[in-house]
Amino acid sequence: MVVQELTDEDVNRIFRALADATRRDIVRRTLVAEVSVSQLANAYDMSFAAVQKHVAVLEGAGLVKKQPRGRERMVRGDLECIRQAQRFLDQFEQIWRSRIDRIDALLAQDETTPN
Amino acid sequence: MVVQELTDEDVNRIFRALADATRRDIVRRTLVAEVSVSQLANAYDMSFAAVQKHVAVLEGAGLVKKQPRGRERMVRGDLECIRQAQRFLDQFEQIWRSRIDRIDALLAQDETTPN
DNA sequence: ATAAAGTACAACCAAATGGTTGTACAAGAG
DNA sequence: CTCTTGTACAACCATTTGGTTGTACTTTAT
Repeated sequence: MVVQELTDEDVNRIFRALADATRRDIVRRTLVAEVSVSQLANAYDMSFAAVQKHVAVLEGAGLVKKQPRGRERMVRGDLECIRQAQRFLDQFEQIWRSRIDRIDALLAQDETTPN
Repeated sequence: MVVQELTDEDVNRIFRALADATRRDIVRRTLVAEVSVSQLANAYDMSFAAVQKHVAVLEGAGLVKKQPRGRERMVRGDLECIRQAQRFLDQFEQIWRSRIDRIDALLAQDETTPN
């Protein structure tokens, strides 16, 4: 398993890619099953090229993989990338928790050293 | 506790806000302790107004709350908003899992109805 | 062989983003 | 009261984003 450390730019790309409803929907669809770009294009009220660009953004972020099959490109969602995003958000939780721990430590200190 | 359902636009704003390294750093700092906007501004190599805008983006997404204290505005990170983002990403995990379940069901069916 | 389907890619455009400077004003310090 | 600090906000600018149309190329279908 590749547990590659994410650079700031990697994280930027992942969150930016997720900051669009169409792209999030593409991720959902392609997590359920492999879908070709043209199938995706049929699902939305925009040009093929626009959908193609959305897929490119997702692929650039690693949220989706594209694989040729005959003349079409099959797109599948990459759950591992989503999990990386989750782990990233977990860091915030940890940071917050460490603050609470420090506050607790202060309170404990107050109790052991009253006045 | 307000378990308000997030609209697409809400989710857009949250992820968009997280798609910038400076803003993520602001969230980290303000999760650790309340920090004034000018204190934040001193931490980065950009103008006060730029940092002010970043804080505004974070506030608009709900990732941060701003509260007046005298002449300064104290900023604190909102962990609950981050948890909402995490829960949102969890949906993808669930969707993916449901696909696996369906595949398992098909395999089970094949076993019970051979040929 | 020709037509149609699926894709890639470039050029273009409007709107949003991320930065700047400048001005104005409220709150605290001297 | 005056000066400084902290903030708000507008105007401006370059770049990015999210869409479009158009052209070209490969693969499949007829």
